[in-house]
Amino acid sequence: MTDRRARRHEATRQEILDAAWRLARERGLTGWSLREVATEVGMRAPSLYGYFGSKEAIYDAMFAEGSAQLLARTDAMPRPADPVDLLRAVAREFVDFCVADPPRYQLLFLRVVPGFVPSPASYALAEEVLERLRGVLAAAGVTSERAVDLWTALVTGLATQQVSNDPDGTRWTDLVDHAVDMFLASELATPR
Amino acid sequence: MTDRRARRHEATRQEILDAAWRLARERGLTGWSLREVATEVGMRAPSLYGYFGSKEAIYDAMFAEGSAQLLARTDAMPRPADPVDLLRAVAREFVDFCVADPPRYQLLFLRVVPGFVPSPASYALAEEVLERLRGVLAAAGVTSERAVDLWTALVTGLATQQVSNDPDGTRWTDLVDHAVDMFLASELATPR
DNA sequence: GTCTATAAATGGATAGAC
DNA sequence: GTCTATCCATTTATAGAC
Repeated sequence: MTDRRARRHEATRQEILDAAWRLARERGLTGWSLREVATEVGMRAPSLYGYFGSKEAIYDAMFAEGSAQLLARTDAMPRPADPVDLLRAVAREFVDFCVADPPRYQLLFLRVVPGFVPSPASYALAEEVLERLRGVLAAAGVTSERAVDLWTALVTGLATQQVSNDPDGTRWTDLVDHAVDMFLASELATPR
Repeated sequence: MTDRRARRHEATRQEILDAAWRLARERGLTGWSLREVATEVGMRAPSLYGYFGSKEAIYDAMFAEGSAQLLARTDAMPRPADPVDLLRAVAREFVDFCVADPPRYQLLFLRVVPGFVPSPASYALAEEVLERLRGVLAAAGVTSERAVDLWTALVTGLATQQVSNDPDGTRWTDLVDHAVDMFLASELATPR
């Protein structure tokens, strides 16, 4: 039975995570402290330990939440019937997702927090994202592991450049459709 | 006149930079302190201020040094006569450069150190890298700004994936030639 | 040029009262 | 469940002696 106590606990946990995300967006993924998070939610630092066992545990929950958000966003997407159109849409969705929240992107896809390694449970969510991507690519006729790797390099590269070199513009996001065409022309030209 | 004093000063400066790089490689780009750098070179932390005005100044010198290394490496490269072979070689060189030193890659190409912005002088070196790349691409018949942007997305994407997801393997570096072929097939097919 | 001393703050984390 | 108090370490940086 999920009683009020448990629900309240969960709500506070979420408040803490939200505060951590907010600070990460303001000052960088690694630019915040437990003290600041606590202040943000109207607590003192030690109280956070009733909800998370360590700062790493907060990063881990953020990692899981970010992966879940990507999964949810992909699921909620309008899905064109044509597999190639779908692939194009998935690429746009992914890059937009990254650009919308740079620290989230850094946490999920760059290894940038010293010492942080996602827990198996959190990593499983990231694996699930990749699994679905494999399905979408396969539907469009792209099945080789090398092609999947090339795809991830391509879309993360567009996201990286956009976030790092033109955070407020669209210089690289504007290239997504063109990049997908390039990719498909190459990968579908030489099946087998 | 460059006397002994000035040369000695420069040598110590370099020792400090080397120590900072070493620590960055061991514990992550942001995972080291001035105290540790000082210990590494046999000093106490305050003495570093005779060589660098702040920790940011050390990051800035590292940024400049990293850019200079990439420039030097590109210059020292064997240069195939065929422009397309040259482009292929440049791509391999770039990805190898990134993979050889992940923190250096993160410092130069990802905005990952909270608050750090390279000085104009250091950034000019990074611009010079891009300028030379433009020349190499132009020689191969790739001139549009969009194509240059797509190129940087492609090679940084390969580097990002290699460094973040297979740091000790060659899963993405093995794709460099294939990626260049894909890029050229697309960009040279539709000139003008 | 390097040191000690110290500022002034901040870090993550724990013990134990309420 | 949240607090105060505190640990113990560490942070970047400056002042001033040697």
